[in-house]
Amino acid sequence: MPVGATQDLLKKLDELIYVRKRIKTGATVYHNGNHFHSLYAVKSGFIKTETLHDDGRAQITGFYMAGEILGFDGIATQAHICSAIALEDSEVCVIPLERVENNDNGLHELHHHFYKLMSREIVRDHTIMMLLGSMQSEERLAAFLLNLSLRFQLRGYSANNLILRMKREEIGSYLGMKIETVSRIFTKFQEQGLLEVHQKNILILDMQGLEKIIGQHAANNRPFDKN
Amino acid sequence: MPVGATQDLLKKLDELIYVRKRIKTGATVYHNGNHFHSLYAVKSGFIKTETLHDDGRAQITGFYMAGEILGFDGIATQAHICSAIALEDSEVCVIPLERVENNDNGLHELHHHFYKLMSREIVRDHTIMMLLGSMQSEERLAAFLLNLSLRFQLRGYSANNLILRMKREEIGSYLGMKIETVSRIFTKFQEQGLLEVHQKNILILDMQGLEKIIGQHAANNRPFDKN
DNA sequence: CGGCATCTTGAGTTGGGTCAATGGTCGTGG
DNA sequence: CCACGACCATTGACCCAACTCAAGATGCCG
Repeated sequence: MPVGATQDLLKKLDELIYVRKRIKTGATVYHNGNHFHSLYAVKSGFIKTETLHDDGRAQITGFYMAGEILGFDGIATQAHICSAIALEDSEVCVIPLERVENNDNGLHELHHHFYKLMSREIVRDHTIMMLLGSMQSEERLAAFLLNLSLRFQLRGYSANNLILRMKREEIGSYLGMKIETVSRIFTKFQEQGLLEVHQKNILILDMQGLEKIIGQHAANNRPFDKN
Repeated sequence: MPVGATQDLLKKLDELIYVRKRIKTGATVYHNGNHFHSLYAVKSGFIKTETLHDDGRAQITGFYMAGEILGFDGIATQAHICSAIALEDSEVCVIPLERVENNDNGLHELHHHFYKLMSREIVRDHTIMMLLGSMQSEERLAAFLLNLSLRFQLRGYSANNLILRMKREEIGSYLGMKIETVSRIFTKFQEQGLLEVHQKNILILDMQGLEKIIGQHAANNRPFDKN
């Protein structure tokens, strides 16, 4: 895409932004069941989304940080099917979907951009499905830490020194395991010299070591590898 | 939405369809890594999508039947990150995304429609994440059967008499469990009088019973239920 | 300093995985 | 039409990763 087009796109995106909103720790951006009207771009802070099942069970479906967009779940039924809750004081930009849809001045790039964003969300979800469906706990936590590391790095923070915004219980919910298991694996990784753990402060000592954790169980688990 | 608009939308959708394509059992609609250009609407048949992890592990991320659209994963990077494979002889309509994006004649409903479709896919993925992350095997299989039943019913087939198009191994991959576990649970459900199982032919005898299976484990598993 | 939430650790249990054998079903070719 | 082989599904016995329950430890905030 030529630079000019990108500039236009960014300008157009800016115009779409209705208003900024501050969200205090623990407050919701939107709530399960709320009528849908807007998407939200995280400006700063850290936000989790969690779906509630009828029977009271909850599952965290994502953690969002600066530059990421949440709320796509609401478009289908015009109501949000999950709640978005700030894990620290955050700021979001409100993007009314109507403005995106009714954008009319020949800038097809805008639609392309949003299709791309939604596609990225779908790809991300598929990654989590693979994680939950075919990896063991240690692999899941390793993958989770590496993913966080990458995202922090992309935002100019240290790739090695992570400050987790969520508690163990929330990591567990996201990764499909119990809080005790999360805790034990942190301890194990620390004993193996992969990490140094101080509460929510994680120092990655051996990035390759973490990467090797993922896939270590793969040999036993290849459903369709018949070649 | 007024009827007129819906008619226009349908007409416009028809125009978008580039060509129909027959896919034989076992053949791919698109393959992991293929360059992305189009979405595919299932016209008839049954199609699975599966992602491959670097280490050789595979995870089935969805089963698609008539009226459902696949391929959204490819938009983000212009390359498909999963493979779509027909489980029986199928027919798909090819929908080049460019035609959707460049649709220019004031029909904002078309974009809205595609946003909605993608949102639905995201919601569906979140449901699977909840399933994989916080349900036990019996609950997962029950939820899976009920979901299939509903989808068959919506297409005019029997809600009670399901003909599974996928094999046990594929159900297992989708639901994050081993083939032996799938088999054992089918047997158990049958012993409980919930189902009658003959190979790929499943007769649901007790729909409410199946629904009760889901959530039976919930009491022990409410991470954020503090009220 | 006390009270509360969160995290860690231990001991015991279990759901589902692993391994291995058997049983069905279907398509093919004699 | 039957026999064979390939593939798929079921079942049993055993095992282990992760869960449950319970007790402490740690840190945080008023």
